[in-house]
Amino acid sequence: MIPEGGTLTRDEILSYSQAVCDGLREDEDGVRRDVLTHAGSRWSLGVIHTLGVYGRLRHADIGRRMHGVTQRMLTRTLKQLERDGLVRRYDLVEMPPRVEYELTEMGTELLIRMIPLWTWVVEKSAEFRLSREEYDSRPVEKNSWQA
Amino acid sequence: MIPEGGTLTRDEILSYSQAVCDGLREDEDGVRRDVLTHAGSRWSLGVIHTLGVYGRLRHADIGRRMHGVTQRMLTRTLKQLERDGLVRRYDLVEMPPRVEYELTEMGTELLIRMIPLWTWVVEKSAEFRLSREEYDSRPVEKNSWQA
DNA sequence: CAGTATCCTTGCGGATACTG
DNA sequence: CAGTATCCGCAAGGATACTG
Repeated sequence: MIPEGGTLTRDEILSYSQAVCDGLREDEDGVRRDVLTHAGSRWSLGVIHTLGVYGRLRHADIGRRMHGVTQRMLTRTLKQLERDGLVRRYDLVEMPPRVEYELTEMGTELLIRMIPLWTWVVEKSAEFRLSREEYDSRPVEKNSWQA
Repeated sequence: MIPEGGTLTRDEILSYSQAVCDGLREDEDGVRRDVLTHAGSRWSLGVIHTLGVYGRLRHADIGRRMHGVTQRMLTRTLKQLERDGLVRRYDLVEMPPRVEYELTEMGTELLIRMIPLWTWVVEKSAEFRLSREEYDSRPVEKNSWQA
């Protein structure tokens, strides 16, 4: 239903975008932002990506593949993703505990839709590339960036 | 170069996703998350969308089209987007001040790539739709959701 | 009109220690 | 192993008042 990225003229985008907007109610806007907020949270992308690549994994295995996550944040992230319907949790009731996670169909679909955006961001920011100093010298709050 | 959502088999996704991952350095992962974080911030989507639909707009006009933004947050958001290279700022030096904003080419491209994801989220969450109570009854932090 | 300056609350994310 | 409990710093976001 939606034409492919890059093949739209500006006018088509605008009218299409307008149509989408008109069709949205307020809480849908909230939903949209919610999901993107969650997707943008510190570890979600990594988890989704890892599960996408490796399939069903145990808690610790996910952690092992993601540099720098703490247990708490991993658990938190997984629970959030489960809440959002993107990840499914399997508790094989064993001792010592064994819990596995995998993407739901919805999670996989999200990953698919994410990849183009995602790749584009990396490509693009390589082009754009303000140096870190240059970037930081334009603080969002203070007025110095106009000087 | 990247096939659009829905046309990939699971295996293709996995291998592609893997390839993307392998090609990424650590700071690129940071960049990706940065952009998504910014895009996921409270007002960014609305601004990008509004500018996409209406074209060049004045500060106050953007605000008028977005329910609930405060001046501060709008300014902050615009400045952040400008920093990220998504929005261009025109200061016609007048009294009283007149400043206009529009999407850069990069901003427009982002919008294009956003729309499919975005539409999908809304469709999908309409299907999924845990009631708000049900959703909230599964707090991310506490253990109650297992009961 | 388009901002800036302050103050405040909330929640994210990290660190560390503990448990069934 | 897969969590939970607790404490802590920081930045996001909101409210309000002020300015060239």
